Amino acid sequence: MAEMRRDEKRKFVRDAIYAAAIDLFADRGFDETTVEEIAQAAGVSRRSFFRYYASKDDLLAQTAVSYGAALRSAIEGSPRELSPLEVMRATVRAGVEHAAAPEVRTRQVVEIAIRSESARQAYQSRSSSIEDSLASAFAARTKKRSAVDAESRLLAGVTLAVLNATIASWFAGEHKSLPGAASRVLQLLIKTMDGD
Amino acid sequence: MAEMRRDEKRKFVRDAIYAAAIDLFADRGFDETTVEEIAQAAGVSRRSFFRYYASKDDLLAQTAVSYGAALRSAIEGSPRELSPLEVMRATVRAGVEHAAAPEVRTRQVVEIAIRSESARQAYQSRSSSIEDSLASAFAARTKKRSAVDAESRLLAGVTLAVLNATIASWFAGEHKSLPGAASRVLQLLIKTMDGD
DNA sequence: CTCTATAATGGCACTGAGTGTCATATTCTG
DNA sequence: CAGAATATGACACTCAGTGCCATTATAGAG
Repeated sequence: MAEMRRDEKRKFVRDAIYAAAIDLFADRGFDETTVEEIAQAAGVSRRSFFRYYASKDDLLAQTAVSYGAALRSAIEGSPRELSPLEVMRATVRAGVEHAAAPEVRTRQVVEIAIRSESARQAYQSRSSSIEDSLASAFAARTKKRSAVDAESRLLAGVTLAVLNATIASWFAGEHKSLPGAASRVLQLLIKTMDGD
Repeated sequence: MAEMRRDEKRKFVRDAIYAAAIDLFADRGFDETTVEEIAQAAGVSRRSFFRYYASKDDLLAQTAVSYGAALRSAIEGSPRELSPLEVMRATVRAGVEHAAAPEVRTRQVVEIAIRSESARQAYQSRSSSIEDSLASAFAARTKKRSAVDAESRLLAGVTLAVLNATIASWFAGEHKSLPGAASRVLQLLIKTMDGD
């Protein structure tokens, strides 16, 4: 730790705080863990904790934010010629891949969110800004003047609804793999919007 | 106030606190308003405020909860023979009617939520439990054993996505009436899920 | 290598949210 | 009217979050 550049050390400490927090949350629960304890487990002062994360909630919110960033990239990276529905498919696929990455600790985070109401709220606290972000990404590739309108907002909302249902279904054990759950949910979506 | 039964007075005080809070939020902003001020404006002590609302956030959360209850009723009250898509339509219609009722103060609440990030979070803090509630209502009318599965979760999520897009579109001025915005968004949804 | 500007840290004090407790007052029930 | 149940206000406490300052460590110029 002594032979590190400033930015390296900063990332190192930030990751250490995050890891310590998730472990404590998973262990004794979100509400039962104080900032003081997280700071201590990560080897920093309580005051310094707030120099890395704006709040205790922010720890979980950041998890959601990186998830949202992955989704946004997928939308932006989609070939121009794809239809909105195809972009949605690609975005759902990207979301599932993100959630499946081990360093994301999806299972642990879902468990923390299920055990504590406030943890779930913390995780979802950025959901509207994430939705806004996806909506503007959809608008940017479809609309001429990139104006966020009802269609882009709808696409963003439905995409997130599909991913939520996918992860819930996977966590509930209805599917063993995330991609499998995703295909199933997408299939349900199209069927429902058809005749019936 | 002296000649009131217990439960009447309780409702009266609760409504007074709510009204005072929304006015203060709309006036000086959500974050700039303290519980002390709300309590004072409503004529109760700070301690008593917490006997009516669990938190400052709870004020806005309750707004969302009654909205969710209206949606749930619509799902439960739908005739058995309706297809999922038709139930969704009926639910969206009910949601729009709820939002249009004057005592709900939809415009004021949307403005408060737009001005303050924490206000928006407070309003949406119950969104996952509302979504759960709608999912179980969908499951109850469709499934044999009322088990919440991927399809009911998807229906709940898409219904809320449609309503979010509807209210945003209406607030942005794309439509003068809420029902008009709702039809448009539903039309977009079906078109998108078709070929393209 | 040294000196200096900059950034990171810890400690302290403060505001505000939220909770437990108790003594008092008001309302309901018989 | 008397006793039980409930509502209230006051006080004290924990914890989240923030501003401020003194100290230490690092980066980069000379």
